[in-house]
Amino acid sequence: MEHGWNWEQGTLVGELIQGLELAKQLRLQLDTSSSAQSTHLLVQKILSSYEKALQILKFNVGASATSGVPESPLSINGSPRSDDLDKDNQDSRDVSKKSSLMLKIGFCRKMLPRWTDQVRVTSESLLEGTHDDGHSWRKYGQKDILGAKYPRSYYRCTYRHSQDCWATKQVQRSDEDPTIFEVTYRGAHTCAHGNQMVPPPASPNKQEHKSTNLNNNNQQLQSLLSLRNGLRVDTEGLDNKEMALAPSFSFPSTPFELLKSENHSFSPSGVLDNNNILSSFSSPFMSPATSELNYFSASQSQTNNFGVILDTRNFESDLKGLISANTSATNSPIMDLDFSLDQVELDPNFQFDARGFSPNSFLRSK
DNA sequence: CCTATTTGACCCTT
DNA sequence: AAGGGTCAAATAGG
Repeated sequence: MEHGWNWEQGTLVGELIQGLELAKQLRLQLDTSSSAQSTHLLVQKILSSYEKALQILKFNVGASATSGVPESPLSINGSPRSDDLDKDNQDSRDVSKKSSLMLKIGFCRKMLPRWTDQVRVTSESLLEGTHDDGHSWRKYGQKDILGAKYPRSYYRCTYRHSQDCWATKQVQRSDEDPTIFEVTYRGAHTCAHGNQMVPPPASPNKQEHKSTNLNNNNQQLQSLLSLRNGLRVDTEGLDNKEMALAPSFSFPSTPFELLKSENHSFSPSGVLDNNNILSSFSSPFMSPATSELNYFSASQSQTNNFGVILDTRNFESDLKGLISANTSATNSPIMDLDFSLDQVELDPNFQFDARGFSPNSFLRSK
């Protein structure tokens, strides 16, 4: 199972694209002789973008493991679904085991890219009822959030176990504007959805028709063009947290939310694929199922810089988490951690061998 | 019967 | 300790 892209490559591409876009803005500003201050700001952003990209490149140079066949940390290993098998072995939960298990999973989750979309539900989409992002999600929780009017819903990829796909998302209805849903994606899909890599599960279910295979370079390019032309996306909070709440882009969503009013079970778009960032862009844009949608309708009035929706705010801290978890970084598919950190904590109990790593293996050991 | 959702409990992080 | 995220038993729906 090979994937053309992994996380850092995606981030790299994002940074480069962002730099490109910012440079264009700068050119525009120079043409229109804007204020020196805003020009300076743009230059700053461009520099930062390219610095990040270079950093990522630097990590990769040392990472021999990633140069060949980049593999997601959540690699698809074709393991059969197994969550049900283990239940019988463990009626009473071994708490300490579970704790360490969750700790480990937590580390893994920290590595996952995170980004936030804002989804506006329009009356049109209410009628159409067509919105989905080409991925099927399964709700696994709902929580009342302090200070928020509406509960937050938690979804994971339907194929978590069958395809080792660890993408999750959270959906939070906006307090101010109930037609807006903040969707925070975490981790990218490694499942066949949106990619054609993996054949459907043995017993194809009703979701299988959702996406067609759009995964080729041409379409990836087109996706990027679409992005360039129509998309407004925040590079989320390089500095301030408020930016996370700034509208990045909006597009119609499914009506289910409003109809059900309480439970968020729709599937907005904007999925970023861990292993193939471009294909993931193509998915929301080009899925026939969602073709009616003019995504990124730029209905928000903010002037946002184009960028990739990875949450760079968490980049550093996540990296640190990763480092403390990973004592043998050389083989990490995520990143080669050959730079110095202030502190590197070692977890003696956690040998993280990314090569053979599969989240399911943790589950199986429950 | 199988799969998805609901929901209270549990655990982790802050 | 509080709040947030996830689990998993119970339940619903096809």
